[in-house]
Amino acid sequence: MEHKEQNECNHYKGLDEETLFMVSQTFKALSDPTRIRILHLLSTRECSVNEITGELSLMQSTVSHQLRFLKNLRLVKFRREGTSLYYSIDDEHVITLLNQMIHHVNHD
Amino acid sequence: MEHKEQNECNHYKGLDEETLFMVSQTFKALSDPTRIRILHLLSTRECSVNEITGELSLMQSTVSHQLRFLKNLRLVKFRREGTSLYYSIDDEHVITLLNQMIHHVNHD
DNA sequence: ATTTAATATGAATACATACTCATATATAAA
DNA sequence: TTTATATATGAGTATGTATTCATATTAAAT
Repeated sequence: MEHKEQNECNHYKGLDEETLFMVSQTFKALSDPTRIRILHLLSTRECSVNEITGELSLMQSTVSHQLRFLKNLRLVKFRREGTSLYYSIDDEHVITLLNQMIHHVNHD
Repeated sequence: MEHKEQNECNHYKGLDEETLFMVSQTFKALSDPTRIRILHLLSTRECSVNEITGELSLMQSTVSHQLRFLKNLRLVKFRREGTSLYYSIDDEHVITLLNQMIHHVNHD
């Protein structure tokens, strides 16, 4: 009970390749100020591309490129309404992680 | 109670510059496979640079460079023991976020 | 004082990425 | 069908970053 020789062979089991890739990709999505601003805005309400562009003072092209990035990772989704595309959050869990990080850097 | 005209002027209040910077920087630390592997290893036990290098099959120089990155963000700390430097986690909250993300990408 | 072992650092390089511009696509209205 | 509006996309560019190599620093041991 008090000695651990029986469990000596105790080498570290790393993360598998696929997990490592998805984790790093998803954190990468959260590592850019522009994408953070877009996600944070969408976490308050659904927005069209134009609304995001206006609210955050970004180029329309920049917003479209970043939304494609976020859509590929299934972090956001969209619906069409006339000629406008309304984007919204598609992964609430990741938004929770973002909010936890925002809270973390502001306190402690 | 049922109409909201009184609170019409409802524009979105974005994140301040400093928060945005720290959040993006911290997520950036978590967005690289090598740094994730190092942090994940350190979350299981304190390690010297040599141990990290051996366990993860990385170049010593690579490990040192990444540890400096993580140390600047105060994600890890170290203590000296002879000529070895033992690194360990200095921000358990960020490790919690990392573990949540690992769990997230493996399930849902 | 030399030597050895552990770690850190600077420079060079190869690669990734964010933005902008110009243009294409798509839907709706006239 | 033409026009207008909204969004997407490809190319170009500038900047950032991860790794490696060579070398410097540091502490311990002889």
